[in-house]
Amino acid sequence: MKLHQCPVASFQKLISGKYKLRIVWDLQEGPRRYGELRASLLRGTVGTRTIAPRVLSRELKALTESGLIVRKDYGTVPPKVEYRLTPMGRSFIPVIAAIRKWGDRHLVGRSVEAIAA
Amino acid sequence: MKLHQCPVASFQKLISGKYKLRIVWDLQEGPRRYGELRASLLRGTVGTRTIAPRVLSRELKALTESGLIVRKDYGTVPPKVEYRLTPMGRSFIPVIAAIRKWGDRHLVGRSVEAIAA
DNA sequence: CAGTATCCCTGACGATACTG
DNA sequence: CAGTATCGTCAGGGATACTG
Repeated sequence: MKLHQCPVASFQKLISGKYKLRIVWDLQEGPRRYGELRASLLRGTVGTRTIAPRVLSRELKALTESGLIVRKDYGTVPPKVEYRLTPMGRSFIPVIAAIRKWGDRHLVGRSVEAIAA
Repeated sequence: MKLHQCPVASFQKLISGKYKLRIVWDLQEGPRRYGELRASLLRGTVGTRTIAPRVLSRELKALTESGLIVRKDYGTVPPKVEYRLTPMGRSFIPVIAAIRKWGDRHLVGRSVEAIAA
């Protein structure tokens, strides 16, 4: 399947999903294990108290297939798996930084109603 | 309803939907009418040949309520309605520009399979 | 520990018909 | 022209149980 010519549409497909942007952002600090990512994603998330493992697993797989992250399986028992950014993933960090900076200025602390008003 | 502390999550809510980012981007050139936006969105979209008016209408309403655009109804017959960016919407343009720039470098022209490989 | 399997439900989106 | 009304489909996501 060909991607759209429009880079924005491609971008949207790439990061579609609830956690993908935050996963990439979290990984900039270094490799993280599956459980560490889940815990990190839970902190700072208001609505949900648990992340369905099915969902996180799917998003990690998609990010891997997109080439933004790599999965390293240590093949041990009990299992240990680490995820880390690829160079392409690292190149994406400034984009997320721009998003965060804008969001901090214009979104955070405001309620939806306040924005609408 | 309070927004998440996380600016990324807020951002995702704000631009969730197929056309919102492209609408804002298109409006940087100046005010656009409903039909002009629809036509512009169709060009450069691969899969779809028509945009359900219900969908476009909903996204425009959401963008308006978010404070990124304003709706100006001329109150004439036949109806004429223009959408334009608010200052907040204009401040968002550089973010989209960053997304586009990154997408041009890393996404455009590649197939999904090529990225996966 | 790092997932997979199963079920369900909501909401995004498409298509079409219609209206002020 | 700029939408609204109605209908249907499907993927995203939550919850829970289970496994190598």
